[in-house]
Amino acid sequence: MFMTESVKIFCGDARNELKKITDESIDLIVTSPPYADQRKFSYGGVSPDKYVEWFMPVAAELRRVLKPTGTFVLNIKEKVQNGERHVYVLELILEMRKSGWLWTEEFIWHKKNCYPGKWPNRFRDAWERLLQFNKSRKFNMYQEEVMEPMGNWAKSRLKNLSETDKIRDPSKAGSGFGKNISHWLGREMSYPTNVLHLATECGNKNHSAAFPPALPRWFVRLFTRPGDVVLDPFMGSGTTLDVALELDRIAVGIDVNEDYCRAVMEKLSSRNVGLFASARML
Amino acid sequence: MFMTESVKIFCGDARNELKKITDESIDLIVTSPPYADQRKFSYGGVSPDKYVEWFMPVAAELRRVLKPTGTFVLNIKEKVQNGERHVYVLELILEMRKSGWLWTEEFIWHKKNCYPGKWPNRFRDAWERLLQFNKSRKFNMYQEEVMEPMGNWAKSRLKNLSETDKIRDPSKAGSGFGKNISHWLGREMSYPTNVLHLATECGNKNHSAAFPPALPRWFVRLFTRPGDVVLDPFMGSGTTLDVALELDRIAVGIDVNEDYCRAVMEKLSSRNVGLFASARML
DNA sequence: GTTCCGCATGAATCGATAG
DNA sequence: ACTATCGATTCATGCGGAA
Repeated sequence: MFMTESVKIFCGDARNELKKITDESIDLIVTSPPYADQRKFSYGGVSPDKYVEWFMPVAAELRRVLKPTGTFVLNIKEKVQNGERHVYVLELILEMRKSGWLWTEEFIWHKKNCYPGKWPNRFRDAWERLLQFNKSRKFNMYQEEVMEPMGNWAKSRLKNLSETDKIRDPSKAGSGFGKNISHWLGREMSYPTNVLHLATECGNKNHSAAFPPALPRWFVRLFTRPGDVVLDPFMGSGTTLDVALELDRIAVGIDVNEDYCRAVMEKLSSRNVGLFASARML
Repeated sequence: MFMTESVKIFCGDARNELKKITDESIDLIVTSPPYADQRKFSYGGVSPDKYVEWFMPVAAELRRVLKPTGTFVLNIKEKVQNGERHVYVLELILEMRKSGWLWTEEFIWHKKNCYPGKWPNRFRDAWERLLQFNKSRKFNMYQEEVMEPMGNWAKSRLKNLSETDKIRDPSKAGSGFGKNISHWLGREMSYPTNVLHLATECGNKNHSAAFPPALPRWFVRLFTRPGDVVLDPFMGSGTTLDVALELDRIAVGIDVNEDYCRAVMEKLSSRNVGLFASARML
């Protein structure tokens, strides 16, 4: 049996660890960096006012390691400060463009079951930004991989289904964005839009997963082929890496937290693939 | 019978006509200005690169006429140029903050039926921004007015929903927009989120509206009381004014296009309320 | 009266063609 | 090379006519 090195984990600060990665060797970057003033426990917290300054060196390294045909997907949402939405995400987009990134698209992640709560001056926040950046206007995109079952087709077929089937909870349907009943019905599909409907997964209490697996899975399928290389420079609980391996991609992860690194190594080792980890962890 | 003057229409350029409106006399501004390079026929088109420069004088006047407790809701979406999302909307937010506006919130309008099309490098655009700006951190907000029925309600009303909703997103189907909320009193209600699901109304009108009535209706209910004053400085087909009158608010509209002004006057006059129009129209 | 089916209609975007 | 115009692509919705 021939086994390639399918996982690499670097344990350390992304700004340093990224330097160990070869130029133009990554096909897709999907990450959810520590939000400003969030996750203080594991990352030390970055103040909103210095967020751009903190992130730009990372963005520069990410641009270096990304292939010209590659894509960078950044999951982020600005926090509320003094009753206002902070503008560091807007400023970050402008700065990244100035440094050469193309801001190709902004997807919306609609969180179907968002965090509960009530405030006198605002409603619950049920969406996050998924910013797509590229190095070039010609990038790889495999749209057929994320097609969804189509409305009209459902119309003609639904008549023969029972009421319970119609209102069946789509979250039980497994992969995809909660609408994938294409397995048991026809094959008429349509292309998705730039709004992604996806429930957050709240059951996991060990590690606070930044996003549910279906989110990176969608982008891995859309922007890479099997054998391509997927990087998450703030891997956290390793959702992106896990999904990449599941789809036969090569996974590279970075995290400053050693406990996270070890936990991810342990989880991924069960996938029985070649695994490399930085010296600090061993 | 006591009849007040319930509608005012100014026919002319917003930058000039706004000067005729008294300081701090408006409770809510809801508008969808002509997007960059769009609607050239009726508005002459504004180039993306000059959009901020064009809009800022309007924003300044809007800030002057708004009450300290009032709210400004701006519906806008950046266009694609050279394969990138243009950044004029981001720059506009930053500029408005510099001029004193508070950027309180960004709502997402999810357009369930967005424009069709297929391209090698992007999906269909299915959302627009609804930017909430305020003059002060203390503004009027009546959250109970936009509560939605939850849970089994959707189930019992499934037969009235589109087949696409059933198959794709049964849990969120029919979020209650445009429904008579009082009709559902007694059911379990919940507060909405900052994501609004709403289809555009395309075919059925003579003059196509920028947004469906349910959109301004939601904000009028949320941010004003009966008798308050609602302004749309780019009224177009007058959807905002119509909805404001329907809810017993006072409506003020501005549009540079005389045909639109006349059509709105005609439509609103059937509501049998006091009506004022600028001299140019008479 | 219902339900069903066909049809027109969009704040779009890309690539090719023309000046 | 750089801008302006045009055709092709595509799908949820509501309307009207038909069964």
